[in-house]
Amino acid sequence: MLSKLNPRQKEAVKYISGPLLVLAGAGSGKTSVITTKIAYLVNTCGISAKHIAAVTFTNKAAREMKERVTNLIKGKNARGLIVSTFHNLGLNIIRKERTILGFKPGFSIFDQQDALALIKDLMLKDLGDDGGLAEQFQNIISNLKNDLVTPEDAIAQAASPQEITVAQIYSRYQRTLKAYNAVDFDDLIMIPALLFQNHPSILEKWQSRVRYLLVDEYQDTNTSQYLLVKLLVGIRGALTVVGDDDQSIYSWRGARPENLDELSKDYPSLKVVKLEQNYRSAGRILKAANQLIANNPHAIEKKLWSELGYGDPIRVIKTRSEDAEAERIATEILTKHLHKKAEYRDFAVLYRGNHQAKLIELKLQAHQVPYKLSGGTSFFARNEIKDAMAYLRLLINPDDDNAFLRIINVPRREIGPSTLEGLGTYATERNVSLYSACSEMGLEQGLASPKVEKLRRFTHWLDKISENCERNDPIDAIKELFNDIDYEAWLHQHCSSPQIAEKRMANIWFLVDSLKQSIDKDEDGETGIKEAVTKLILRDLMERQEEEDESDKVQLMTLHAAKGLEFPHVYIMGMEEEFLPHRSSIEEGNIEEERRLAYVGITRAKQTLAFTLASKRKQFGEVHSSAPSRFLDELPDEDLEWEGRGDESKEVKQARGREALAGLKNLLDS
DNA sequence: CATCGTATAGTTTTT
DNA sequence: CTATACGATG
Repeated sequence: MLSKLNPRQKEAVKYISGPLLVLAGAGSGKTSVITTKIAYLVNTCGISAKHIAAVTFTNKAAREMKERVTNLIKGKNARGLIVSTFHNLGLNIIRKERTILGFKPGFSIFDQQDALALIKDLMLKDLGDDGGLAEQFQNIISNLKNDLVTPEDAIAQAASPQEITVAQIYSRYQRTLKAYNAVDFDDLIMIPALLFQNHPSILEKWQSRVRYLLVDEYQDTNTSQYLLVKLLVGIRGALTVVGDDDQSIYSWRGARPENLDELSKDYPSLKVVKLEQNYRSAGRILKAANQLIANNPHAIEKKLWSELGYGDPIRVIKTRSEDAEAERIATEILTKHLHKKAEYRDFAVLYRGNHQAKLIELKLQAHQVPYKLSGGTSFFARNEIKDAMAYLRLLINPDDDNAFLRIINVPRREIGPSTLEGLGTYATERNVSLYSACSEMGLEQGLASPKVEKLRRFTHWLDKISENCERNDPIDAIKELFNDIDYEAWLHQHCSSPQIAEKRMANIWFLVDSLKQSIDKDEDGETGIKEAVTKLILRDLMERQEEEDESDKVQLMTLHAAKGLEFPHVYIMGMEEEFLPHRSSIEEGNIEEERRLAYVGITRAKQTLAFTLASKRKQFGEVHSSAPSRFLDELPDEDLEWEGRGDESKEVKQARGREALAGLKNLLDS
């Protein structure tokens, strides 16, 4: 089990007598350390798997880790092992402690969009605000939650009129969520953390459940996650955290890389192990990465090295326009592929902002190069999926007014604004949800009876579906739901072409199928429809994506999205001032995080690395000339091979080479 | 209620 | 420039 590890990694695995910080550079095998350590704890130390928890940030990381651990531990011995995201762990804590927290079964989880809609609504009602500031408010509220500031605290702390307004909206927002029997993403961490802080007996219970804790990507933890970890670990210090301060690229989201340094204050006996051997990249790439990141201040110095040879020069390609830049990358990938040098999947094109993907996408299409675009509009942002999710959420939680309002008239049930207004007044007066108001109302006068009749018909129908869910096969019941409302017909009415409508309907059935798989898997023996729907909201499915990963496609993604991945050949586009250090970061003076972003990009490359930049760029319709990124100056000059900056002879030669390749391509095409 | 037109903004986003 | 969102109009 330990034989595949290097001495430092072994040390990190075997040290279990106290808190441990593993400073793991990019590509240094940190996942191996975590997975092997879990196996070591179970197989060698005889600690029961059910007392071990490993926490990550993404579902993908959690899935991968779980798979690798179960391969190391004999199946049965892995029972009860917790490998999950922070949010999932929080969700499970809230579920188990639901009663004391005052939530009803089947509570909903609001994603950002739900939350934003709610905040907008509250601002409109309370302030008469047009909601233009809603995003900012949402951001502030999120930050408050990440810092464990309750609404009461916020009101007490508020100094300026602006802060008072935010605090009031925060307070209203939190109360409304409770009334909807719902929580948002930030609550999934904050609520358990506050619960543990205020209820020692509950904390003790969880401490005896989780006797050893491992945390991945610790540099990305925010204050509430930090406190959750600290409370859960308690004075025992049975903790291993793995992180890399140089890969902290989410500080704008509340991540505090300082949590790495502060660990030694919380645990004076903290042991630190550095992993500096890199198993991913050629030496030259690491040299460049090291030299770049050396420009950032460091509490603990770290220098990556590898035994993989020095590798090809790092190319810097300067083109005259953004169009030429994208064209250049596309043709180069194409020709390399035609020369059988590499599969398409071996290439990644990384960029700072999502909008940069458009041009390269276009060029790849023109050359018929298959590509996969990560990020962008997600599956869950699609309207049909949001409708479907609203139905599912309402099904498991009738108090979810947000979901109710989304679908009450989709498809049309002739329930318009005036009916809803009446219903809303009734519900607010009696402090009940819109859904229960539907069935309650009508016993008395209030609204004209045909309107009430429509509302009651709706609730009776959904009640029936809900009953079928409990008694019979829930999947059948859900299929019945979508057939009953004839969503397909509604789609056909609202889509420009029948093909699009069919595709959207297929998305719905894909969603239902994911639910089915989630229930069928039944790992914990208690995955019911409620849990399955919640999993969907937390985006924990994506079987289809795995299939897509198998296919041979060029990978297009932001630098942020590339963290944790690796590719033989990497292109980083837009290496220009105001772009890679991004303009707003320059203004805010946050160059260090931009440098880390560049560092993350560089360290994704295994064999070759190329930067591209354009000397002129069209921005919002107007042409601007742009300067090369300052980060290029921070790289070792002797390892860079410039193109488009003097050095004519070399370039002419290369241009000729490209022409020859284009000729070859024509030959192969015909 | 739907569609068309104009106004407006335009980093990153694991859950 | 282009995508999106909201408002006015039929």
